Amino acid sequence: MEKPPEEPSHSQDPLRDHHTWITAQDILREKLILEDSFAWKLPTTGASPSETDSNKGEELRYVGGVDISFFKDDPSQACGTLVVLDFHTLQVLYQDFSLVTLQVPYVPGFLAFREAPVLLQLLEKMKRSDNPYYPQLLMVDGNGILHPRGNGKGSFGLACHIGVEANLPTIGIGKNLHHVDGLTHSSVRKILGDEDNSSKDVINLVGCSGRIWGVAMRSSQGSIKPIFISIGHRISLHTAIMIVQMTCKYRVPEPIRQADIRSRDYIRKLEMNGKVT
DNA sequence: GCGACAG
DNA sequence: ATCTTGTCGC
Repeated sequence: MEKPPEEPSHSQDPLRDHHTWITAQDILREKLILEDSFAWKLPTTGASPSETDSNKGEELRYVGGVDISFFKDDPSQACGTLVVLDFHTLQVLYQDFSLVTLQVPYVPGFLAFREAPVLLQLLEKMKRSDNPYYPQLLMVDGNGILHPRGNGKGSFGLACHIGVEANLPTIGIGKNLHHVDGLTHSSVRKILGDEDNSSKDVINLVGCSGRIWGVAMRSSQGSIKPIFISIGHRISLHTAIMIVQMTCKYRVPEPIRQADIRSRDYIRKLEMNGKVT
């Protein structure tokens, strides 16, 4: 019997892909939760020597971070990376890598269809093996609801996508601004420089429509350039901000930074052995 | 209509 | 994302 060639998750027709992707985002978005929805709690911040702290739910301890790096010569060859850090010590407890050939191109607004599969696979592998370090929260290199879609309708970035599919609380961390709802580099620079905000390190990203898409954060003292934080899934913006602040040794929060560094190293080592380019 | 546009 | 050296400073 003759089988037609396996249907790739992408067609040869960019227009067809685009439509498929929009539909997929619309369906997934119905499951999106925009508020705190998790069993753990943040460590008690107060100096209260209360002894009733330990009798309720567990605290946040395992924070994951994901990122993808590419081979310099072939942009379709990539390494997906998942790390898990101890929330208190910020030490890496777990790391895993997966080399893949990406068949889907990068299209602004549809990053998830290129990067999410590898990252979800890494999470799935960890969960299947009942790894005790399976993250209670995941930070994603990319945006959450800070994401363009028509006239304020949608908003479903990579962090939302992964959060819903993995059913995990996620936070989106952008190192560059994705233009949305009138927010541009210049407009944000203007807001940041505003006299009222010049002393603050967390600024709401309010679009033309009045909607708050996330925040721009000057996460470390030595950096003028902010990071852009938006909620992914099952977390509130307020909680997301606190967690990011608590995990920032440098501009980029440690879970993302470690995933980024180790992902690059992994590829670098491969390029050293393999070929003499 | 043209340009802008996470990684 | 990636191509890239030195350099100014704690």
